[in-house]
Order: sequence, then C-alpha cells, then structure tokens
Amino acid sequence: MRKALANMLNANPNFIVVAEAADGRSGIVKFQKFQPDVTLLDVAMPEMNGIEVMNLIHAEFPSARVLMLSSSYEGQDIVQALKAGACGYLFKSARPAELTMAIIAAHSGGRVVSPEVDTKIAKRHPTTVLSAREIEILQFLRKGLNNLEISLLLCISRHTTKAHVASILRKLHAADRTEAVAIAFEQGLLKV
Amino acid sequence: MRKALANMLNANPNFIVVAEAADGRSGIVKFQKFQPDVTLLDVAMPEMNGIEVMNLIHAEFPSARVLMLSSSYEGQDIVQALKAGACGYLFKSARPAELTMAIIAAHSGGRVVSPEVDTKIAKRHPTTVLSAREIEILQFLRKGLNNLEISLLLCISRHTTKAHVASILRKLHAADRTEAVAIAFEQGLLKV
DNA sequence: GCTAGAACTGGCCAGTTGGCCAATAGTGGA
DNA sequence: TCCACTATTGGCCAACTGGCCAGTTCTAGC
Repeated sequence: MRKALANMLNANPNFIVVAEAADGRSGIVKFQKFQPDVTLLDVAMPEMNGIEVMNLIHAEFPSARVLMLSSSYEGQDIVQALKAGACGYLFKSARPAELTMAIIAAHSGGRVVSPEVDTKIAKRHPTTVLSAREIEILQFLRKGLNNLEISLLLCISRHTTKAHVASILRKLHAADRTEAVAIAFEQGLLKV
Repeated sequence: MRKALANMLNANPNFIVVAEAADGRSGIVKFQKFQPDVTLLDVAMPEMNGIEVMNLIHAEFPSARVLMLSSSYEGQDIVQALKAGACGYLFKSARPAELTMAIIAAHSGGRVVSPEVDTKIAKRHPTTVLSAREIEILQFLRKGLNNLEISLLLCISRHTTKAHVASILRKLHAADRTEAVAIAFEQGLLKV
C-alpha cells in the first residue's frame, strides 16, 4: 500500500518522494536523514505506532510538517495526533485530490483535517475532567481491585476510595465501576 | 489509498481492476454486478466493516475468491476473516510482490496469508474462546447492567446470568466483572 | 476574606456480587 | 455411545458496592 501511494505521488510532478519507511523506528531515522518538506505518517504501524513516532519527531523537529493518515474510521486518535504535533489528519478514504491538496496545504503551513474529522471531534466527549487521583483509582478498578485493596495500596481509608469511585461514576455518568471502565476506554482515559 | 492501489494493479498487465467501492454497501452491489475473479476487501471500512461484507458475499457467492486486507497489526480479525470465507488475509504492509503473488494464488484457488499471520494466530490467546452468549453478556456488563437487568432483557433467570458471568471471569482470569470488561477491551472482544 | 473544589474520614444500610454446592438438557466431536 | 462443553436453573452466604448522611483540611481563584 505504501509503494502504491509513493508511486501515485511520484506521478504528480509537484511531488518527489524522497524516502519511505516500513515502521516507526526506521521512519524516524529516515526523517532525521532527509528532513522532508512534508511527511505522511500512518497511525497504525507495527512496533511503534504513529502517535509515538509523531511525538518523537515533534520533540526533535518542532517545525516538521507531518500529515497523519488513519485507517480507523472511529477517529479515536485525531486529538492525540494533533496534540502530538501533526499538522493534519486524513482518513485513508480521502480521495487523491484531497490528499494532494492536503500535502500542499501542509507544506504552506496550513492545518489540514478530513472534512469528517471536525464532526468526529465534535462528537468526542467534551473532555471529561477527572482529577489525577481519580485517574489513579481508575487504573486499579481496571485491574479488578476492590475498594479495600485500593485503600491499602494508596494508604487511605476505604471511605476515601469510595468517595473517589462515587465521584468517577458521577463524572462519567456510569451506573457502576464496570461501566466507568468501559467509558474510560471509549474516551481514551484508559488505553488498551 | 484505494486509487493508488488500483493504479498499481492496473499497471500490471496480468490484472484489470474492474470495479472499486468506497464502502461495504456499494462494494456488495459492485460485486454482484461484476463478479470479479478476485476481490480485495479492506477490513476497516466506514458503515459496514469488511468482515460483515465478507459474510454477505460468501453467503451469496460461496465460491468467491476474496483477499482481505488489514491495516491492524494485531491480527484480531484474521480468524474471523477466514471463518467468514475469505481465501486470504494480508497485512497492508505486504510488499507489492507479495500482494501480486497473493492475488494470483487466490485466483488459482490457493489460501493465502501474510507470513506473519501464522505467528499472530499462534500468539493469539488460545484460551480466550468466549461463547456467543458470553459475548452477549459482556456487552451488557459494559453498559453497567446488573445481573437482574441482564436476566430480564434476555428472558433468563438471574442464576443463569450469574453462571455466564462466572464463566467469563474464569475464562478471562478476571477478578471481577470490571476487570473482565477491561481485559475484553485489551483482547479486542469489545471495541472502543 | 470568601467560595469552590479536591482529598480526606466516618457510619449506616439495602442491594449486588461472586464463590460454593448441585442439577437438567442439548449439541457436537472422538 | 460416551465425553466435553454450553445453556439453563436453584439455594446459601460472606463480602463488596454504591447511595445516603455528616464532617475536616487544604489549595486556587475571585
């Protein structure tokens, strides 16, 4: 698929594909070597995923122009991608013309997202704000620990743990801790 | 991406791309109309996913030669794809020559999988075989329903629900239903 | 200085959970 | 045919849950 994309881009006289990489690690090496005007980065990759790669590239080259390509149509990773420093996010269903324009826009400093992306972000739950402590508790809930076990690990009373759990349920609109964990996965508060 | 792939395939004198589709629904329509020698089917698609499409095609055309393409490197869908009647499963990281050979093999009746696929299947938790009923229960656990509510919805006694939950906990090695849901997310039994 | 929120603690209680025991019926493979 | 597995039902019980009430302390913002 990468080769096919490279061929198509090279067929366009406006573009030259200077390098390709099969995974995140070699992608970073290639980036350092070639420092391309615009980088197309797949979110789903073996070994190191696109978001991690984006973070590393952005840390070293804050002005890098990177367009992220995603094949998931859920858009779970849009926010993360943009936060990691991507200058754009496209679904792989984008038509050739959309991709072409996105690359050009990225090169000239624009911020590009698939037309559907805005909708996806809007649907995305408006940042449920759990406190650091609550996120901590959530990690333990996920592991199947009960309130007493959590209390012992955190050196707090079971009443406090209960209070935190109650707060989590209220904020996430969850019926019980099980649904709370499910919602946390949906919202990206917990990672698979 | 699809256009890029089609271009590449058309550039090979052995192949003619007779049709393309942007989503599952139109893919099925196109399939019925053109009945191609070999079909390339993406697992991740908007609206209807590739596995569902595969099932529908296979039901109507059991002899269809369909190669499924996956961009996930987890391979959660390999088994489902083959069970749905796909004659092959390739990661999108496959090199052009691999894809070419896979198409030819598919056409001549072979069963093709990416070299990595066998490994992936082997790594896949062999114990994690939840029954259809258990998966069903899992959906309700995720929604925060308690045993009684699940029982009423499924028209079974609360004892039966309890037995199913107990079975899920045992199979997933979960301490409670909350951890079970978390593990289900990790293993792809539940989708975000 | 007041207020809002987070983190912490406590008691009480109905309801739920999950483990243990045991049983019946149907399906599919060896 | 027998065995393994699933789906179903039941009782019993200790433990856990989540909601209700009530507090204290501390920090951050107006």
